[in-house]
Amino acid sequence: MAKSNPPFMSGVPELLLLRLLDQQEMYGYELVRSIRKVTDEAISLGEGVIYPVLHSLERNGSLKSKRRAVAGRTRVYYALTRKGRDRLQKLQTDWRRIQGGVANALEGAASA
Amino acid sequence: MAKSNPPFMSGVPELLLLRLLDQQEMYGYELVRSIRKVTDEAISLGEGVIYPVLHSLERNGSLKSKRRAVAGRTRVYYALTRKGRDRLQKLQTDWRRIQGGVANALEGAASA
DNA sequence: TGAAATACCTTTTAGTTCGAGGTATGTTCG
DNA sequence: CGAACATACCTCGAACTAAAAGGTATTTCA
Repeated sequence: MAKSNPPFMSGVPELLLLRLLDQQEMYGYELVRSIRKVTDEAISLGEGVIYPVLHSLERNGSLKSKRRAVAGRTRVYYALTRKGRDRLQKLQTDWRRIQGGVANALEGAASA
Repeated sequence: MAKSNPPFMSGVPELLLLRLLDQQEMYGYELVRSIRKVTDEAISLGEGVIYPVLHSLERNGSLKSKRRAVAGRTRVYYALTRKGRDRLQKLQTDWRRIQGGVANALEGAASA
C-alpha cells in the first residue's frame, strides 16, 4: 500500500471512483477534484492513483470509456457497466462490514 | 495488501491490536480470538497477521512484552507504551477522517 | 512571453495482508 | 495408550496496491 503513513486507504480509491461514476459520467481529471469535494477534503487522491485504477477497472470490464473533444481538449469519459455496478455493490458491502467491525472495537471507555 | 479480495484492511490490524491492548494486556493467540469477538465476527485475523504486527510494534517501541508461564505454557503478554498510546490516537484520528470521507461519498441517492 | 491550469499517462517504490507451513506442549476421549 | 484437538508461538513467500515523482501537450490569462 502507501508509503507507510496514512493507512486505511486500501480499496478506497476504487470504491469512490465506482460510486461517483455510478452517479454520472466523468473524466479522470474531474474525478480527482470531485473526490476532494465530496469527501469534504478528507480524502485527496492524486492523478497517479486515479488513472491506474481507472485503467484497471476498464480492463476488467467494470468501466467503459469514450473520448470526447471539449474546448479543444480531449477528455476520456468513464461510465459504469453492469459489472461495475455489481462490483460497487460488493465493495459497499465489504466496506460496511469492516467499518462496522472497527466501530464496535473502538467504542467503549476512553483510554487510560 | 492481501491476496486480492477483502480490501479496506490496510492499517486495521494495527489499529485493533493497539485498541485492545490499551484496555488490557493480552497475548497473541488471545488477540486472535478477541478480535473476532469484539468485531462481532466481522473481522477475523489469522496468526500470520497478528504476530508480525505485534513484533513490528514492539520493535518501534509502541509495545513492550513479557513472557509468563501459565499452566505449563509460555505466553508472551503485550502492553502499550506511551508511544503506543500516541500511535493509537493518531490512527484513530486517521480512521475517523477516512471513514467520514467515505461516508460522505456514499450517502445520497441510491444507485440506478 | 511565461506561468498556471487542464488533461492525459507510466514507472518505481514501499509496504502490508494473508495463507500455508512448521514446532511444541497440554488435554480429552475412546 | 494413542489419537486428535486446542493452545501457543513463529516464519516465509506471494499478491496487491497506494503514492510520489516525472513526463507530454494544449489552452488560458496576465
